[in-house]
Amino acid sequence: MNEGDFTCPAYRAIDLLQEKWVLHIVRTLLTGPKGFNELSREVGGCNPATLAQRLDHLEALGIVKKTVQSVMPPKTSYRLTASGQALIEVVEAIDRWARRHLKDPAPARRT
Amino acid sequence: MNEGDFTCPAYRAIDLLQEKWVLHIVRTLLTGPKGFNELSREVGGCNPATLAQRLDHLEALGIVKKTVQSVMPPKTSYRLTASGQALIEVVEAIDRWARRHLKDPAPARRT
DNA sequence: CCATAGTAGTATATAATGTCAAGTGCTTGA
DNA sequence: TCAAGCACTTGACATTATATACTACTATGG
Repeated sequence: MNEGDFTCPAYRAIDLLQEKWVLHIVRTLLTGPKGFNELSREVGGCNPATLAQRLDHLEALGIVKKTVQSVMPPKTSYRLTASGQALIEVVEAIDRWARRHLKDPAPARRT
Repeated sequence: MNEGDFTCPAYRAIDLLQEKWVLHIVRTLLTGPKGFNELSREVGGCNPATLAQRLDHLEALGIVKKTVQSVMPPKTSYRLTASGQALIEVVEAIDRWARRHLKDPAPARRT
């Protein structure tokens, strides 16, 4: 299947970060802890099934921490762990690159 | 469908970079120009159909430049443009993060 | 001369993945 | 009482990626 170099940390990191929505989720959580629907709205466009799966994955990797505040009127909180917070450097690098090189390859018309 | 903030450069950059194989391709091309099969081997695991599609996309975005050196004994060369080279900062940020936070959650040893 | 391997891809069928729409159980507010 | 919010789950459907084989051509070796 994939014969990529999994002994290389960067290779594995890329594999992780290129999963759909992961970077959007991390970027959104960098602004603070959020509940499920709140996160869903701010990420924009990710459906609950995918979001739940991604959050599970990120939690398993120790990037996100899930806290259940109350069970009955459901209240959950997703926050970044220290590892997750450290991704701010990646997000900022992307942001800097975007500002400089991604002028506006705009999709033909603006809404 | 996606209600993400496309007026935000970072949002668009993330959308772009999270496409499967894109970061792997860029990272590989940072080590110098490569031919199609050569790139395919070094990226590891990406099949030709996907690779061709990604390269088309990256070329359309001005991140990669394709040069056909000879037609008959086919020889092509893919290289990063200035914009593409600038992504080294993103790749290095990922690399730094990976070294610090992605110890070795590698489950599968090898085949 | 013919098989093998290398170049850059394309074709097609199938597997994996993501999305849509709706639904669950429960509470609060009107 | 009824709509709306919370945090998800489920199942059908669509999109996307994959494996595998193949095109067309050259160059090398037996």
